[in-house]
Amino acid sequence: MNNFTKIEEKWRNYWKEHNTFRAVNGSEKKPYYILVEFPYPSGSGLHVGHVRSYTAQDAIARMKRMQGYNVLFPMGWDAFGAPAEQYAIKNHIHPKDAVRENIKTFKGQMETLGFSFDWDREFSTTDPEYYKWTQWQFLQFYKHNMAYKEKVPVNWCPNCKTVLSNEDAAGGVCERCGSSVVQKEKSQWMLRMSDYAEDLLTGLDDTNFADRVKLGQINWIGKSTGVEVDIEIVGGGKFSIFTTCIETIYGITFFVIAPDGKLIKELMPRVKNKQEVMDYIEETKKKSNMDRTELNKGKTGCLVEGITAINPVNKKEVPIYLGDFVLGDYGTGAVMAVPSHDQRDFEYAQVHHIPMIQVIEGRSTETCAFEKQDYLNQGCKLINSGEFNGLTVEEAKEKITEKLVNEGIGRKVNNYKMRDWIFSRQRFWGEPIPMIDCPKCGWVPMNEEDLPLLLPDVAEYEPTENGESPLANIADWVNCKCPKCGHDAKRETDTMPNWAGSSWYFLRFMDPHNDHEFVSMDAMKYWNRVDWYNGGMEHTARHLLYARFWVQFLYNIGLVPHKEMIWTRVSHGMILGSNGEKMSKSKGNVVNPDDVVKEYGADALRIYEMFIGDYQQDASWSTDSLRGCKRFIDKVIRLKDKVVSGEEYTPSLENLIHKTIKKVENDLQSMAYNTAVSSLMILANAYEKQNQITKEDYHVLLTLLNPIAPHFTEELNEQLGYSPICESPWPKYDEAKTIDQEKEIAVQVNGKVRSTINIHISDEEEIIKNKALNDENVIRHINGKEIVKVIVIKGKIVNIVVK
RNA sequence: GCGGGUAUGGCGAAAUUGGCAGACGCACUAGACUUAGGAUCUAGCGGGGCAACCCUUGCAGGUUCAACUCCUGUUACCCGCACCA
Repeated sequence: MNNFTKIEEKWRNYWKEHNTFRAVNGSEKKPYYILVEFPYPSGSGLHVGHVRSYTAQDAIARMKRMQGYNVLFPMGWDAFGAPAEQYAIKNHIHPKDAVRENIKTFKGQMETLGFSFDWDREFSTTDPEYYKWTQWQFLQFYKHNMAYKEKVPVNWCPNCKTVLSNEDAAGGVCERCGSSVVQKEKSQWMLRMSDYAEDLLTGLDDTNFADRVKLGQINWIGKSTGVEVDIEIVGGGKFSIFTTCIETIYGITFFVIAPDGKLIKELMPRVKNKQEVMDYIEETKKKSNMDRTELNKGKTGCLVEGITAINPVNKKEVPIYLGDFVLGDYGTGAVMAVPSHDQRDFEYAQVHHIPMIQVIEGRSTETCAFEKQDYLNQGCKLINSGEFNGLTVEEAKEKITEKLVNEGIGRKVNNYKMRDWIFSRQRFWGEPIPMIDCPKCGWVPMNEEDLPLLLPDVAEYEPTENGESPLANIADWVNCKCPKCGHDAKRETDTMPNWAGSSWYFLRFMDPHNDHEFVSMDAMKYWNRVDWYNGGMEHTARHLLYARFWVQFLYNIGLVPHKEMIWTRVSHGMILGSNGEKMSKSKGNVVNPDDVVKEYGADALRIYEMFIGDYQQDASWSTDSLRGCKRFIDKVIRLKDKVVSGEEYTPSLENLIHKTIKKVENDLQSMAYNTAVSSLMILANAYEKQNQITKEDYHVLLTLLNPIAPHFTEELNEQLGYSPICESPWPKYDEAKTIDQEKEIAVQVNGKVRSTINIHISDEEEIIKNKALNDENVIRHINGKEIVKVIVIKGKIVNIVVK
């Protein structure tokens, strides 16, 4: 056994025995809540990428504790999901057993790495004591009319036999198995997330998320502002279109409606070319099965014969087309087409030989379509637009909208790309949705006191052929009584998506053992909110949006104290393999943290991952660099031989020590972990040059390094006779002592460095100037030239401008 | 197509936010101590030049006494969204 292995174990035991990292609800100390995304405990164990973010947050947690905060730094398990289910099906065991094993592995690895989690608050989303409350919250959504069941075309993976969210089916490919996704109509539980689009947007102002995180949220919500206009159909009836470019309305030469929308179904009896239209609708359904990118090339569609509509501004009769570039579930499912000023409309018009009318001055039809955005800025004027001719685009936007609104056929509206959340999964290993289908009463929610609705304890189940959840085959479980009328009824067999449990786990950590509330209001008021949430870039869009939606809903029904419960969100870069590619078994570039700990120790791995580079940037693994960090540890250990008694800093080191305290403190707070480590290396190098250092010199180095490398620093600190660092205060720096009394600054002539001079902090500008002008090298460069200007930036630089 | 990010020695990266570019570490070279070195120590380490100096932060301009940093344009790579009206 390595020496460091024993030492690391010793201190882990110490922390455990002394409950060093226990967070106390209601403590007098100031609360500080640091959160890392709880992992999905996969079979392959902890990834070195986990180690990066956990160490980063651990370092902050440890420093904050020393600074006197009551730190909540919890850990748990997001353990529902497909891999555990697949594994269980294959091995004929219950997924909870597979999960239990994996959690054990993960927890063991985390403990070995010395993360200061408060394990008393640990839970898994799969614990009935936890998912009881996930189910309870679903019932609140239902009771507030935020959950509904609807037949929707959904992404269907024929291989996994399950419905996928848009997010999981990105690019028309199943995220899990990679087979191509097809469209299928299915009755699904939905959450009315689109009602919250605006709130999710404005709520960002109450957060301190990193800009790129905010942008991710904004893009996902996808707001666009425009006008909805009612369009009369010749011979009766009407429909609406949505446009963000109302100023081009005089340029309409056709309308396009979605083949998958409701409108075409309504119009069907009046359609003359029924067969052609039906064929196109069918074709569209099949199309979404195929690779999308291939389809994006041509603008397909067909004329809807026998039906025309009226352009509301000039009363022109205009044909209606079907086109799959119009989506049934966005906007109104119908668009006005202005081929002269919109690229898609232009392409469609070309394919179907439809005329174009130019309504914005100064552009040929073709170019304008591709330069839609710039005409706004260039003050282009309208033409061919009746009473609006001569107005700028901006003016026309306003006036035309006003006219339509006044006539009662136009409305200013916002549209959002974000849709309602499809909340059903046809899977076994998820939270059962606590709803009962009664032949008399319809859908009836379970009584809250009957929760949790447990998953059945069976190890044998298969997905059904028709895509129902495996639960549908378990008659004992499905058949029940209606809670309202007592009639025989059936349970909902769909389960919740993975995102459900992770949408509120950070609240539960505030009060994890509460068995009569999901979290007490007192606990939430004490902890206030998550001060600092760290996770992967891949979760900054979806997971964060779901979690914020969930919290906003809870806020609106009075169950949480703030509309936003997460203050700062940061995302770390990935750890890539040494070849610069994502680590994967197939590429053979996976680094197992256990191996590294065994050979170099947890402290070396932790220092290395903090030193590896910009925290928010991806970084490639390098074992050579890791060795360098191990060497740094050895160097710090050797420094102990230089220690002599003394409760003061060595005077010649004092300045550097104060600077280093300031630097490490600021760097940890701003995620500049790499420079925190390097400043400690600089300090250690300075110590090494001394013949001797005081106990206090050494003590402060160990303390500053402790948040990143907690084990060996505690050991050396103990050998020195100090009480444990984890129970000691964070060192204080004296601002005055961080300032250099003497400094070497550069002297430039015409912007080029020609020499350096030594100045004292008290030197006045005149003195510095004279020192510079009298410098030998400087004289050589200014000799015989006229001095135009001398710029003295105190403490930084002198620049002499000569002609 | 839209949005975001990145670009600095052989490599990972720093740069007090406009003030000596390359801190710190890795790799490498030479030397010391060694039976030995994946240990330690000393020195060197962007390019050119004997030197004085010159060139150098993807590329091209601009602002400034001074630009890795600000502005304009441009290229390459990475990531997200993608027919969103």
